[in-house]
Amino acid sequence: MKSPSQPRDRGIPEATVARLPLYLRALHGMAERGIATVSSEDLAVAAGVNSAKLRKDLSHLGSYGTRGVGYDVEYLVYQISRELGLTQDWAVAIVGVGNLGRALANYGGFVSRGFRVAALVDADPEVVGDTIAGLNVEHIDDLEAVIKRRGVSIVVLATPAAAAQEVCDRVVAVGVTSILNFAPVVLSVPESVDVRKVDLSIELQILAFHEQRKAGGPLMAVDSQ
Amino acid sequence: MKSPSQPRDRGIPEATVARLPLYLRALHGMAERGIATVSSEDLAVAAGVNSAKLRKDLSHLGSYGTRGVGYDVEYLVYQISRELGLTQDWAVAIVGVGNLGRALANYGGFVSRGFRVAALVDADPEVVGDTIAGLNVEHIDDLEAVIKRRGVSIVVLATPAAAAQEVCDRVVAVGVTSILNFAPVVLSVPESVDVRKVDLSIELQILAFHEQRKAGGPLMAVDSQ
DNA sequence: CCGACTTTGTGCATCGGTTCACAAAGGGAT
DNA sequence: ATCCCTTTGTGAACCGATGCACAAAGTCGG
Repeated sequence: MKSPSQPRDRGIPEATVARLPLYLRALHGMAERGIATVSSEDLAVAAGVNSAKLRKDLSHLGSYGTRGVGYDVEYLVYQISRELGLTQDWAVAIVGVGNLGRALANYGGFVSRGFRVAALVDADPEVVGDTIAGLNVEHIDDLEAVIKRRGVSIVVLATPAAAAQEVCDRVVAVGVTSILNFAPVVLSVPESVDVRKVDLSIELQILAFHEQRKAGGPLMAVDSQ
Repeated sequence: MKSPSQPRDRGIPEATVARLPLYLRALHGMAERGIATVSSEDLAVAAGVNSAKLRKDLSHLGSYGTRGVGYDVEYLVYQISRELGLTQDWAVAIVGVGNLGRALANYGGFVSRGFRVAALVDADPEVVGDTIAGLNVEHIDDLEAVIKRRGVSIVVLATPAAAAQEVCDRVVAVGVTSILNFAPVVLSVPESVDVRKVDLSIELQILAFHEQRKAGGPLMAVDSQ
């Protein structure tokens, strides 16, 4: 019942998807330095992964390498970009223009790869109307209208924790299915909506755990040898 | 009566460590709402995970639940905090006080759980000497001195990509072994140093991949090549 | 004190992902 | 054209994480 028209396997493992942007960045750097072809070994080192893993990852996209030679940098950049959907233009809205939202609006890494900050939204009347990173901050009451008017398909939540779920519900109601959440809450969304979470304090806590272990805590029975 | 399972298995799976902060946050919320005990089912829902997974995760810390009842919220908060090393005070330095570094310095989530921003460092003479979030911004030339003086054990890198590796090398040289890196580069560090990476543009790219797939559906036409 | 009920802790099957190791494929030299 | 050298692409073993399902352990009402 499935359409066999696709030459490539469309079931790319999640772990692979998460690494493709890494390869892409390394490849961009190489392209800028005028490198035309690269071996899996060199690219793996540049991306900080094992070369067998890299080859298996790329094999999920298709057979784009040349044995005995390696991969054509430009071509691979194109293929990965296309696979990730970066050949199209994504309109992103940032909701919550506090310190973090502001930083995100100004973050160069967004625009650089197919993403465009298309709207800034906040609830604070003090901030609404300000121009940040060349964009006018709009009022949260107009959230739905702004999303539709600007064709926003990805929403970045940088609101306080207490407001995140409500904003989330509203953007989901107008059809947004991709959300990047910086608020420290577990969002509840329909199955069809994709939420990714970035939590700064969780990362620190994980570091603290390992740091504590290294340091050898007071009540700790270290099993080293 | 607590069971004599104090120094429980110290080999806690990485995946479990990554979820403990999530449980901790949910538990804090419950403690604030006056909830005394919680079942694995309820806590799992609050943390957005499967209850069997939660029980297995907690079992790695010890046997802290009571069958037929659940877990004592306060006690579990304490146990997880201790395991993560949050019962001690961690001095964090933020290097790079651009938009992102500023946002991090003001981010409440840091201080709230055992972390203390102990120093801000930047290379820009325009910024050095400013007071941000109650802290004086110090010059990058004094990096090593500041780290030693303030007892910094975790460094947050919020510098431009080009500067990250050099700063990293310097902090590693004075003994820092835990780094949270926001710069879009692969840092090379000795085996003993722990680096965690947060990359905003990578998260967006992963979202774009799934969004593209949703939008296109199984019969999406993709041109040849 | 007992028996019904609740919920934990875990053995086990399973799954996705990683790594190894090598045959197959291609380029370049002669 | 043929041989040698390099590097890809992948089968297969391995490893850690997940989720099911249930016995064990404990509570509570009567």
